[in-house]
Amino acid sequence: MINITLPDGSVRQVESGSSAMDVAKSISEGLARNVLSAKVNGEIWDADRPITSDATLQLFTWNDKDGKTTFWHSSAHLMAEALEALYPGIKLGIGPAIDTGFYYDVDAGDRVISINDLPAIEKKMLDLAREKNDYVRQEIGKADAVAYFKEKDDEYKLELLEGLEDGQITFYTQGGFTDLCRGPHIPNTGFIKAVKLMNVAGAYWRGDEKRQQMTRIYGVSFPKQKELTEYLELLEEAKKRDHRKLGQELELFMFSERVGAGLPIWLPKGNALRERLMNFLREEQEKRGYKLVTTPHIGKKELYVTSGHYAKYGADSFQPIKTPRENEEFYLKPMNCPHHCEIYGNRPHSYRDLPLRIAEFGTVYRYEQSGELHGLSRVRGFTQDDAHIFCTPDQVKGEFLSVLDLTRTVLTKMGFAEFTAQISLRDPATPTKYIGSDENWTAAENAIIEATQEVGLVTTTEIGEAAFYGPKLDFMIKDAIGRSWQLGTIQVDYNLPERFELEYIGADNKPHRPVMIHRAPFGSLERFISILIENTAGKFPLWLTPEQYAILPISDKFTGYCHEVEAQLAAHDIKGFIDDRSETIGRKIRDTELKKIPIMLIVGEKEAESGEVSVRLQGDGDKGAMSVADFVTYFKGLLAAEA
RNA sequence: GCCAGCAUAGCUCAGUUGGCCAGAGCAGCUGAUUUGUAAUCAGCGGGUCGGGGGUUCGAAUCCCUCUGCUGGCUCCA
Repeated sequence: MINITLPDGSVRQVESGSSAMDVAKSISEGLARNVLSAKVNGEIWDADRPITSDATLQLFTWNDKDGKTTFWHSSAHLMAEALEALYPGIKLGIGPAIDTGFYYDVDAGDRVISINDLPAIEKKMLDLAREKNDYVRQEIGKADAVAYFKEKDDEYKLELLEGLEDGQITFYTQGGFTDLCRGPHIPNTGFIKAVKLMNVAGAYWRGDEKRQQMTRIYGVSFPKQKELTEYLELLEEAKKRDHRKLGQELELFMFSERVGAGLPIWLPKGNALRERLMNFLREEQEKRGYKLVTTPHIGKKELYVTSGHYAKYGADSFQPIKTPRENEEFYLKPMNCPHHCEIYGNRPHSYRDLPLRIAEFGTVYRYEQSGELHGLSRVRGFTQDDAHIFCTPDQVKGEFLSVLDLTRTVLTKMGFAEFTAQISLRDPATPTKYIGSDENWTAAENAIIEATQEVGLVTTTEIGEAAFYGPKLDFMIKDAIGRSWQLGTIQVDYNLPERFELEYIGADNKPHRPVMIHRAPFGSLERFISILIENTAGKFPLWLTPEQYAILPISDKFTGYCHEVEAQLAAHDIKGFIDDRSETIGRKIRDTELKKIPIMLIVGEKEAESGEVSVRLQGDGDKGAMSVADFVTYFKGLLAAEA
């Protein structure tokens, strides 16, 4: 008998050679039916693999992330089996589970697998799933494994085998398909009840663009048909919220082939939104001691040689602009920090001046590969909510606290109540990768950790993810339909102050190197607004929306009164317009609703006589008539409720 | 940049295997209507079918190429 310790601390005695599945059965039949894999002594195992010594055991079902991973990985094998059946001789690369499903990289030779072929593959997968074939684990010697794939003439698997040690190689077989695989897998293919292959894409073998391009087939699968249906509905919902679609419909921004790909053009309404956003940020930053600056959109090559960006990115940037006579080279600025370093260096600084916080809504230009461009989230020209803080090493923590406070204030106001962050630290194993003194790094890393703890921010920590010039913190938010987005960052930088030879005179009357902190809580306005559009589905909060109200006259007899109302509202900084078209009121309401304008003020004979407006809220119907003065109060109440 | 796919009126889309003057709805314009809480009616205009080249008696439809877009890959100061 062996002792199995469950996560709740309870211990079960079972016969040696029992599997996780056997233990599950001893708990309940229902549980056993749902077990997909298990963690045995910290390793993820097949649920039916025999356990032969005392062990800790955690069972995974569909509700566990690890359970899903196992399920999807097994689905990838099922897809490979279907592909072998439909495309004899097809060669297989790797087929892992990913966050939302799985993929398999395949080399179909001369045959092209396109999106039109996916339904047939899906059907084959479901046929094979119904056979309820067990996934069978087999330990195999390296020589035998190599022989197997030589026979199959699959050079990809052979290459993978090269990297594996003899004695640690396992094969998994289900039905007529055998694959090199570490496992684990679900008990049998019958668990897979619903499959949807999403798309195909090119992917380089081992992510190396110099190597063979394979066809990657993406799919997702579920243990119940209903879950697939729900997943597809979520995708539909995401499609409805797509910022590219809403941006066009709400006339926020556009792109032009003639202006160039990846260069967003802000239309009046989108620009109004942007301005409101910037004004809000400006105020919040001013409260926290930032000084706003404006710097040019280009800078001489020497600037970027000094900063080091030329050496690293020069060849992959927009190529330089040259002056016609002198042939001087200028680059479009890809970031604002070198300009800001020059501002710092403009005059000597005392430790008493610090921290110096220089902020700019700086528009930068970066060459992104054409295939990478995507709406507002990935562009070639964008405006950062950038700032650089120059401070002494012992001010780093205080500055982090201040930036965290700013970020929290701002995100809360935008309707993102919850945000998390990733702390990226250096890898102690490779100290030579990093610039800056060891004690500065340690101090900065501790400052970040302490600051996030003090404000109760939920964080994950990644060792080795720091930039060579300093540790950093990245913000993450979750949107209304549960998707995670990465926003801006705070990065400590020991490199640029060094390169620009920035100094301050300390209390000891000696020169010292300041620490530089880059921070952009949103990252870029473009990307942030894309997230905001998708989060709100285009229904922006009242304080931010470009058009807060529409006045809808019942007939054009009342347009004079409408203009009076408009003027009164403008005096209170309430912005909107009059729909004076010769249309029925029903039509005007419908059009206004579709434009997602939050407030409709309906004005007819009654209102014109009594000096009132009838208020209707978007998506919420008639709120009754009130005087214009009362409406202003009502409006301010709505604004206050948002804060 | 690479792989797969897409590009028809301002928008959303129809246009069988190449074959009469390329269509619809919405939007727009003109006129009528003066309207009470999600679409008033009528008429009209609008497209070198993304650009260029080719095959063909004939191309929106087939081929090449460029541009842009979509989904991935690679990259991201």
